[in-house]
Amino acid sequence: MTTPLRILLVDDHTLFRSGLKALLQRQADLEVIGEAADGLEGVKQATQLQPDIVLLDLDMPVMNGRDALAQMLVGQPGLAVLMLTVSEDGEDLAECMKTGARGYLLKNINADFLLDSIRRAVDGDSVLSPEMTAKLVARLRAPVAAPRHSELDSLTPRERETLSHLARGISNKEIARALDLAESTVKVHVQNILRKLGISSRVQAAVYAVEHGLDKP
Amino acid sequence: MTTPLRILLVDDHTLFRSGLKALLQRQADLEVIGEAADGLEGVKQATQLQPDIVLLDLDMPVMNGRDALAQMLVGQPGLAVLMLTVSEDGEDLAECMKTGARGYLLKNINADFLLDSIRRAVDGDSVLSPEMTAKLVARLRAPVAAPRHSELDSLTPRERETLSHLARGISNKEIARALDLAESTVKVHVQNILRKLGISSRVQAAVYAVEHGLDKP
DNA sequence: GGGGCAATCCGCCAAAAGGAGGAGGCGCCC
DNA sequence: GGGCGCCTCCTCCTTTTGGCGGATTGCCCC
Repeated sequence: MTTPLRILLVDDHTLFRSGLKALLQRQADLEVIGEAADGLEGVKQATQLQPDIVLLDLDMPVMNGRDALAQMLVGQPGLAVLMLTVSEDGEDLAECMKTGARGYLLKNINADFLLDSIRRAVDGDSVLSPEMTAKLVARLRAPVAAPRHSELDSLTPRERETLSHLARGISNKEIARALDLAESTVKVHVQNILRKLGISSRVQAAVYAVEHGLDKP
Repeated sequence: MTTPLRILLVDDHTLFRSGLKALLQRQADLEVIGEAADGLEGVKQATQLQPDIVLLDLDMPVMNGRDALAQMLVGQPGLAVLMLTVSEDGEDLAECMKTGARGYLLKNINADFLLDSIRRAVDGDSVLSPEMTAKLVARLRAPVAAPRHSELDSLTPRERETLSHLARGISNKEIARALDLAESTVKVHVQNILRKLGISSRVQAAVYAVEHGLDKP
């Protein structure tokens, strides 16, 4: 038999780590070689111990799991990292998987599923909690379905409308015609948009609009 | 106990259907209520029989599985459809899931996984063959796999470079500084870009650049 | 009933962009 | 060698933006 899989646990709940460790140690082919209680410590341990796989919580003090994940991967690009979290947020999921997590598991999974996932992840497979698959598919359907709260919120309805037209590349005069306004009013709106978005040209405003899906509303 | 789940099988391989049917009928909570050997027949059966779930092959004569899936869903938007195919193509996967398939399973899965998937799919979960999860994640990472041949090709290298800077929202003068050119030269490039792309303002050029991934090359 | 905010307009000004023309140099290909 | 495309730069001109200032109206909320 080959050497056991060397596992690093990163989670700020001591009891959870203890239980998990006991569970994993019962498997002949698994070995917990280290533990960390926050993201920063986790990154350090990952570098020193060179584990085969990391089980990583999201919500932690000092450094959260997302940042820790990114840090670990710059140091060890091929490292298998399984997110193990309570967050069912599709945003968290997408971020972690984009960053390069090998999997995203909810803490409500049963032991067999976890053990299976660990082995599969080390083999290179991507694994997801069943509940999260649908969320990933949803992202596929609307890749830029960014309902994030942004500076966009600070724009008034009229400003958003103006920006939307601006993004089509038309002049203030034409926007004025489209919105049935004086050109001077449009210029005021554009000024406010630039100020609120912290930018300095209508071109940047247009790019912003496109990137936030405001170009074809 | 509740009534069994009513299943429709759609696959052009008779033997495969027979075997699958035998397998499913062994389960007390499952019942195969219909079979079809091509997509068109499958859509017809789905309409008539109103099954709880459809197992649908991709590669079929007369009408392929993708089109059949779309057809079924216009008629019965909430219908659970599990793709059951040999295609490991990420494109097929993405298309089907975007269209609204409840899952995408490879035919190499074992019986337990299939049975479990059927029950989960009917419950509203999305299910994927383990191998396909990674492909879905890959799509998340690069939503626009840039298969473009476009007017972009008609731009000269210098024009593309200019456009790339333009898309950052900076002035001609600044572009000139960045490219170590006279502002007048930049203006010529911009003119050529507008003409070649068939547009009339730098804002439209910037939007075009962003939409074609030329903003951060 | 006053304060805040969105929305609408004005004017003025400097800077930037758009549009037209011409012109020289360079490399490539027939 | 001549033609062609690309890159470079120029002038002259009009239009558009960006960036001030200020003003009025209407609405909501406390």
